[in-house]
Amino acid sequence: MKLTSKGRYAVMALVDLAKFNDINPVSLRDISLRQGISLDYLEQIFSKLRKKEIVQSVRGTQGGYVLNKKAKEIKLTNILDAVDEKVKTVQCKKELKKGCNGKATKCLTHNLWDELETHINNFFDKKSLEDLVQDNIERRV
Amino acid sequence: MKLTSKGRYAVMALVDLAKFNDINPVSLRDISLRQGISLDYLEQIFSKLRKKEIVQSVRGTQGGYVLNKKAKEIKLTNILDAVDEKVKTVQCKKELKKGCNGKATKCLTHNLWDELETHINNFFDKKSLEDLVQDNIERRV
DNA sequence: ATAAACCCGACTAAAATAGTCAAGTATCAT
DNA sequence: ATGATACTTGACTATTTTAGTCGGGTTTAT
Ligand code: FES
Ligand code: FES
Repeated sequence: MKLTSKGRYAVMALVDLAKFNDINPVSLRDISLRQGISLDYLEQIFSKLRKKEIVQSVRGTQGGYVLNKKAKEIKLTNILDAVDEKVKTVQCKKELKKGCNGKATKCLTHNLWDELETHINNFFDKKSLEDLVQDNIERRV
Repeated sequence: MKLTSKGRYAVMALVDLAKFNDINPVSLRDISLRQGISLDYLEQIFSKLRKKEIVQSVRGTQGGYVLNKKAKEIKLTNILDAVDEKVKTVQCKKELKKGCNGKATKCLTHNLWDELETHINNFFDKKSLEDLVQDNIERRV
């Protein structure tokens, strides 16, 4: 079970963005330099974040990205969903009655993975971008 | 974030095994048939489980595998560790002071992923094989 | 003896990941 | 106006991981 860089970068970049958000649009170039993430990769990531209305873009010189909602309203869930990093513990289609390997019934452990998924999503639903920025400021002091 | 089939299979197979454990050694062929998992793949998985002393093997005809500890004492953590499915939320070396991308300091989100890892491991530490077998019997009734 | 089972290592196809690259378009500062 | 800055889009690619397969063993009950 691992978290991919795409998801980690998305959150990292948004925390960075959120810190400067009130002043000016933040360019990906700046985030790239500060966080050490490839600019081209960041562009892919922000394209997804924009489509899911988590950020807004400002084109042209002095442009960049700004948050599209209040940091408090952006949950980890929203960010990870946007970049296709949803938690996935089973491979069977949930809505279908079929099991893992095309069997007629759900397998012995289906229920367990469902519980796990809920457990992890609870964590993601609770944490907002605001929390993360806050944590960060506190730690610095 | 996803769980791989290897991890899912390992747990599935052990739940199956645990149900028959008291009577006779259970052959992988049987597990393979009942659970619809490739026999060759199961062999790889059980080789790891044996090395981590979660199961014991009985060779020869009528052989198979038996649990090496009580079902109550085998936690999900132990199973997933054995098959190299540990939770991994960061890519930076934890013990080192260095950050994600070789930076001198830990990144903005390091602490968050640490929390997440703990959160998930709590779940894995709590659930024992016995719990899973029990859940299963209850559901059948 | 022979068949059932475990044991071991090497191999591989397919998918996912973590990017790179090229060619745009919009907008601001001067 | 014109350049520079920055977003936009889509295609491409190397590497790694996953989910197996395959071929040959060795052990042991019957
Ligand atoms: S995990 Fe859903 S049927 Fe196995
Ligand atoms: S996750 Fe550890 S430094 Fe980024």
